[in-house]
Amino acid sequence: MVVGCQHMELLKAKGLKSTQARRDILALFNERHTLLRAEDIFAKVKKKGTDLATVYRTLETFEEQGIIRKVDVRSGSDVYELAGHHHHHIVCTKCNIVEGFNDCNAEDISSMLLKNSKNFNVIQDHSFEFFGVCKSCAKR
Amino acid sequence: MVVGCQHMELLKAKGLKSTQARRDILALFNERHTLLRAEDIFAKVKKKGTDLATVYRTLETFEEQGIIRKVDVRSGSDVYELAGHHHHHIVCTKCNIVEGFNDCNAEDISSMLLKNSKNFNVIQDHSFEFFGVCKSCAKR
DNA sequence: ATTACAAGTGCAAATTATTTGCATTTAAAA
DNA sequence: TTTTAAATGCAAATAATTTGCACTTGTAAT
Repeated sequence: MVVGCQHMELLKAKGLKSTQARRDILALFNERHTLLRAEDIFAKVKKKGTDLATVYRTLETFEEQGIIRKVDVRSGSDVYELAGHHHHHIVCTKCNIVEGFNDCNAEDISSMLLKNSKNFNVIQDHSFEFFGVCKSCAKR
Repeated sequence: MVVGCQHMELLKAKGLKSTQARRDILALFNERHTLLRAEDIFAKVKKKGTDLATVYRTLETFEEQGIIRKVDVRSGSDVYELAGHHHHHIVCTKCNIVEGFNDCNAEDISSMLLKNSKNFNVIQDHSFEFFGVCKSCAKR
């Protein structure tokens, strides 16, 4: 499966120069559909000479362009995933394994919220994350 | 309204020594029912000689004891609120003003999740935060 | 009350995560 | 090709949090 071209298309569409680092990082998010931290990405791209600062700058740019989004999973460092699809997670509080899901009733709740809120009339986004203990960790 | 004694009771009940810093920090969380960062707390207690490191250690201890909980609101630093009541938030992405709410259908969703999940059979907790633009910020 | 000792604290230094300044390189438009 | 704004590497700076250690203090037992 050749995806390199798709990556270049996306970058061009967003008005971003197609560089090695950006293509690699985009590829990583597409291969592994998991949550990634700057350090995880750096571990994969440093052999090609990409700097950690570039990883951070790329994550910032991608987030601004709506290519990726930050996920609140109570981890020490910022964690990202591909954006564009509605998605939430259950995170194991012992081993941090993550499972995704997308069925949530956020629309119902947010319309109710807006009805009752005295400060807000626009909701852009939400984060809905569950925390639990996964089956393997539960066996100990 | 005298609450000092209540604070001492709670600390004793949790097996924690009743110290100046702990009483002050507990009082802060009880007065202001808002989200607090270590720095916010430090600003209030440093005049009494309490160190920032102690603030961090106290927050950790209180969280372990279930007195406070960490809230995921995409802020640079960790943010806490009193625990013990089910609570979620809408945060303004411009000015960070926060409004609370507690009505969410998390039980429905979590039971559905557990039914479908291959990795999890225990859910302990969840975080459900909305992000939007508040009315004052919307006027600009 | 006094004592004893673990628990708690202040202070400074160490870590970790992230950001920034600047000189150099490079993708892509002309 | 040439041009140039955008992107990068490197090193240093900043921000948030944690830790080691010697000193202090709350509290349980005397």
